[in-house]
Amino acid sequence: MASKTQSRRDDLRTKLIELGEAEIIEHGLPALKARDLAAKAGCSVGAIYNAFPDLHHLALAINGRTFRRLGAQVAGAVEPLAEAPACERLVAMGLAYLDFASQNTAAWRALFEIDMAVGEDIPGWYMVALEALFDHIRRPVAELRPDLCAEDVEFLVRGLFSSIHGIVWLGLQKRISAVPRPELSRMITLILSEIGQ
Amino acid sequence: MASKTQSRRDDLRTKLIELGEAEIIEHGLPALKARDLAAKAGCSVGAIYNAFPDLHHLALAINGRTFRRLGAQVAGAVEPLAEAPACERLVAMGLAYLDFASQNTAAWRALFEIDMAVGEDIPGWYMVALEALFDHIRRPVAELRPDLCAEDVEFLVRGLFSSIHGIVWLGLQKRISAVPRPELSRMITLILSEIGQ
DNA sequence: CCTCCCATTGAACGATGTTCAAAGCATACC
DNA sequence: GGTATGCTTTGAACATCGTTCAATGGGAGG
Repeated sequence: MASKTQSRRDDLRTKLIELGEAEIIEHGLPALKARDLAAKAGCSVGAIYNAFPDLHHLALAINGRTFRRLGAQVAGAVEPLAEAPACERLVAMGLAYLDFASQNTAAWRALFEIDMAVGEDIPGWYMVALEALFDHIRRPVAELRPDLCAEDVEFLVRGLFSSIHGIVWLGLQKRISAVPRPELSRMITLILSEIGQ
Repeated sequence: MASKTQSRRDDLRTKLIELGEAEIIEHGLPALKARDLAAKAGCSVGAIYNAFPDLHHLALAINGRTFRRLGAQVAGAVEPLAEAPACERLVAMGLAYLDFASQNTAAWRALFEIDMAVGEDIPGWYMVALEALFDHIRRPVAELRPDLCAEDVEFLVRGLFSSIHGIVWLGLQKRISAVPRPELSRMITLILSEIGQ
C-alpha cells in the first residue's frame, strides 16, 4: 500500500497548484518561481519536481483551472438568454469574455503566454476545453447563418473568437491600443452585430 | 572632437541591431542573448551595455525596424489600389498583414511578445509607427461608413486591426487554432467584407 | 526491530542579464 | 612628442533563474 506517500504527493500537487494559481492571478506567469513556491508550500525545491516534471507542467495545470473558470463564466452568460436572438447571445458571450479577461487579467494572459513551442506535451484537455468554448459560439453562428456550410460556420466561429480575443488582448495591453473599457464593449458589440447582418 | 569613439559606438550599435535582428528573425525574441551577441559582434558583453542601456532597448530598436518593414509592406499593398473600392483596399491590407506575419513570423511575434510592463520607456516612435498603420486603415473605413462620427470611426479602425491581428496571431499559433493559410485569408476577407456591409 | 526502498532534501550546476574595478586607449594640453 | 586626464572596453563576478542528483531520512514488509 503506497497510500501514505501517494496521498502526500497528491496533497503537494494540489497545494502547488493552488499556491501557483494565487501567484499567477496576482502577478502573472513570470512570477511562478520554483524557490518561491517551495518556500510557500513548506517543501524543498526538489519536491516540486516530484509532483510535476517541470514548472511548465505546473503552469499547464493552473491554466487548466483558468480555462474551466473562463468556460463556466461564458456559459453562465448565455444560459439565461436561451430564448434570446442568436445575435444577442453572441454579444453576451463576447462581453462575458471581456469581463473575465478584465477581472482575471494576469491569469487569462497566462493562457496565451505559455510557451507552446515546447512540443507535443500540450495536454488533450487543453484542446477539449477550447472546443467546448467554440461549441457555445457555434450554435448562435449556425442559427444566424443558415446559408453557410458546416465548414464555413467552423471558420466563422474561429474567426469570431480570434477577433474578439484580439480586441480584448490589445485593448487590455497598456501600450498598443489602450482603449477604455466601455469602448471595448462597443467594439465587440459592433463586430459581432455586423457579422449577424 | 569625439568622432572616433562616437562613430565606433554607433558602429557597434548598428552592428548589434543587425546581428540581433538576424537572430530574432531566425529564432525569435527569446534567442536574443547577451553572450551570443558579444561573440558574434566580436566585443565583450559589457560593450553591449555601452551601446544600449539593456537588452530590452536593443529589442525595441529591432522591433522598430520590423515595424517599419511591416508598415511599408501594408502600404505597398494598398498603393496600387488607390482607385479601387474601399472594401477591397481593406481586404488587401488585411491580407498584406497576414502575408507579413507569415513570412516574418518570429520577428512579427517579437513585436507583441516584448514585455511592455517595464514602464514608460516605450519610445515615442513605437506609437507613431502604430498610428501610421492606423492611418492607412482609417481612410477606407471612413469612406465605407460616412454615417459614423470620427470617434466611432476611430474605434472601428482599432477594432478591425485588433480583429485581424487576433485572427493572424491565433491562426499562426500551432496549438490554439492551427488554421491553414488559405482559410485564414478567407476569415480575414469575411470579417472585413461584412463590416463594410 | 531491522532492513530495504523510495521519497525528500538542498547544495550544486549551467545559463541568464547585468555590474564594476581594473586596464587600455584616445584626446587635449604643454 | 610626451604626459595627463577621462572615457571606453574588458571579462570576471554577482544575482537569479530552472533543474539535477548524491546523500539523507522515513515508511512498509518481514
